Amino acid sequence: MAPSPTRPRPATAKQRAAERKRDAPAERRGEARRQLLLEKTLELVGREGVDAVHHRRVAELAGVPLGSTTYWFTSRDDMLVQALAWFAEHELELMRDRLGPLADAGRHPRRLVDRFAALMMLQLGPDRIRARAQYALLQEAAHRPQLEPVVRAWSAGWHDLLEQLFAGLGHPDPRLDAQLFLALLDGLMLTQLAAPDDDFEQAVLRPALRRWLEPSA
Amino acid sequence: MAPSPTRPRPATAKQRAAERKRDAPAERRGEARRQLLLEKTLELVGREGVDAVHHRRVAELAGVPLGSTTYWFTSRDDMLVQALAWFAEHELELMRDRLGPLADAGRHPRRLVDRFAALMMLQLGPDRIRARAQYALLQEAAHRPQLEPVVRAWSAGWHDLLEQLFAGLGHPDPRLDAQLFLALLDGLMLTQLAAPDDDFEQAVLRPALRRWLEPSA
DNA sequence: AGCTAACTTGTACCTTCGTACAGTACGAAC
DNA sequence: GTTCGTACTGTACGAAGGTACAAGTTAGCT
Repeated sequence: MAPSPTRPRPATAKQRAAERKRDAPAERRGEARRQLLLEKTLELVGREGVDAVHHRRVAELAGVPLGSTTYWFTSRDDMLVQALAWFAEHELELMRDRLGPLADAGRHPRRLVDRFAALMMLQLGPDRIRARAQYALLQEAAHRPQLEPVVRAWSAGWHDLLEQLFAGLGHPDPRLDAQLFLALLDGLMLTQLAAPDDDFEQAVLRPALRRWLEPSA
Repeated sequence: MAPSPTRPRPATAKQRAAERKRDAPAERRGEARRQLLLEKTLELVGREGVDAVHHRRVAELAGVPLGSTTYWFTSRDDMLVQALAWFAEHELELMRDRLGPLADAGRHPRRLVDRFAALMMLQLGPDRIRARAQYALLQEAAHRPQLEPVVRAWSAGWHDLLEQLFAGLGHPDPRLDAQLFLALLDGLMLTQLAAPDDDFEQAVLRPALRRWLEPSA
């Protein structure tokens, strides 16, 4: 039984008091440092895989002493799980922003294809480190019960988002389509991350998106 | 630069000489042991992830002394890469066998759905350890150039298999369909392995398979 | 039989890593 | 100011793991 490792103490009644000094920065005293460490952990996961995540390595990468990582994360497991959970929380929101409003999606199907294509290519290119971290999360969840709820919440978020989209497009079973569409994109991402293909966008991605998002004649 | 770790020495001119003693078993003297270790390594990957793979752990799991694992695998990396490469080589063949002949697939679409459904549920159930190892392979390939060709060969094998199938079903672009269908199955597997869903087979898998494999009215 | 190379094993050293911990600094509350 | 709790840091020790290696065994060859 893991002794429920978390950050030192929640500081029950002080959080509000800290919002005064300057405009916005200070949430809790050490929150900035903690997030820096989480980011570096994720970067490491994406770059070299979960094996590479150690207190010392993360500390070095973040330019802080070892004691700093051991203070915020009581164990290696704790570090990894917190980083992945934190990532899942923020990633969905980020994706939502990048896709932009989907409410009027039915009006411009071509634009919709472009938007999804751009998002995917971003994830395969400049943002591929984060994308890899994302699939590492799924992989880790398969043998870490603590991460299962994280994955469920993340999946549910995507499903809701896409269900709305397909409902707007007039699909008869938008929930199912959302799940299948998401699985398709995941599968494509996964293999492209492992063995990239030069004409992937033109030869595979766009045809696939068109098939799903443009009304079949 | 890694000094190209492989098994001790290829024994350039002796391999043929060994095929005599008995019916088939002896390929090279230690091949049985080596494969046992590879299997145990994969089991560990599937069960606890790549972190868990160490010389000592694998040796213990296989019931052999530490020296045995260090003899066959010069480094931890070597062990992991060899295991995943070996897995990829055999897995495709296994899947081919399990699916059975696909040549006359067009005649019995219902059967086809059943076959794929059975295969998928097997991978999600009794065989999920191996399935996890499979996706760990993809994940690892993303940051281990040595594994990229392995992944490409494995993908190509699947694509050929499925292209043949979709050609037989009369799809206009069987190559593309093969790739998309495979991606869909991969995506579904991945999320189901991380967070299983009770009515997955009836609610998602079979509808998806029907949509792809049965002729739309 | 004698030779050789593949195979096998136990041990031991050294590095890395996890983790505890004692102590310091700092901000906030009183 | 004093006090107190959070944040932070450096060090150190024990455990785990990577790897080398020497010595042993087996099987095939001449």
